[in-house]
Amino acid sequence: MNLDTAFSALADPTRRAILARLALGEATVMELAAPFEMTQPAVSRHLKVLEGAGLISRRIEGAKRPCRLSPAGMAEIDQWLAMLRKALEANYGRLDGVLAAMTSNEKKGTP
Amino acid sequence: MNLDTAFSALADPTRRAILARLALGEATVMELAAPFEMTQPAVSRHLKVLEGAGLISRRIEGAKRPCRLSPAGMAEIDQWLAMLRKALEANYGRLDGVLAAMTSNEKKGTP
DNA sequence: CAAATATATAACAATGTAGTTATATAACTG
DNA sequence: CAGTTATATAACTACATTGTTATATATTTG
Repeated sequence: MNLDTAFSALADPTRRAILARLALGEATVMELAAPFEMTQPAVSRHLKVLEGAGLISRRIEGAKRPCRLSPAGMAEIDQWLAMLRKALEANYGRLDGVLAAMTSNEKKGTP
Repeated sequence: MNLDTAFSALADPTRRAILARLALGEATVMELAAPFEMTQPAVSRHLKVLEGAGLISRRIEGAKRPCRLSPAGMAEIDQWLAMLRKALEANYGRLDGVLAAMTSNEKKGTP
């Protein structure tokens, strides 16, 4: 539903690192925070952003909130990127033709 | 080379719209700016961001700078996302397995 | 129950981003 | 050459983001 949120969630290296960690399996907030030189509240907020983007989900387990990857955000992203990917593939399918045209079409100098 | 740049380039709706337009084919700055209620300098800067992210490239054609999609940025993004996708598929591969087991258990009756 | 643990939230400072207007530069046009 | 067109850049404003510290809340534990 919200590509802005999803892509901007991925734009932060800390959040990508968190996702990479979660790719190995579920982890609690403290476990996720450990590798970073960053306070726990900062990590908590990154998790909130990731959750808002549908990239992770959390469950409640006593005082802990284990996080795991969630497919929703990725689905959205993949869907949008598919369109671009298709366009690029189409362009590069035509690349042979384009290059041939450019070569035979040479113009006079760039300034 | 820079995932931060690539993902945050995609995080803006104007930039995604520009990419969607470019998926239909090359366009000049003015052509790209036309559909938006936004000044030309603003669009110029969005294009700079997209170029910096390796998502578009520009050539010089007289006073015009036609833009087109470039595969570099996408490649980077795809590569990173592949890792997440794989993790998600692994998780959901397991889920499918569980569901399949449940379904076939209804038929075969077991655990 | 009191202390410790796990996490969330609020308030704030520093920095980044996206838009604006004004202006510069290069190329086309009459 | 003078004017218009196409694009870029600079200076500035408004708002968002990321991190910090301090503090709140719920849960586990001795």
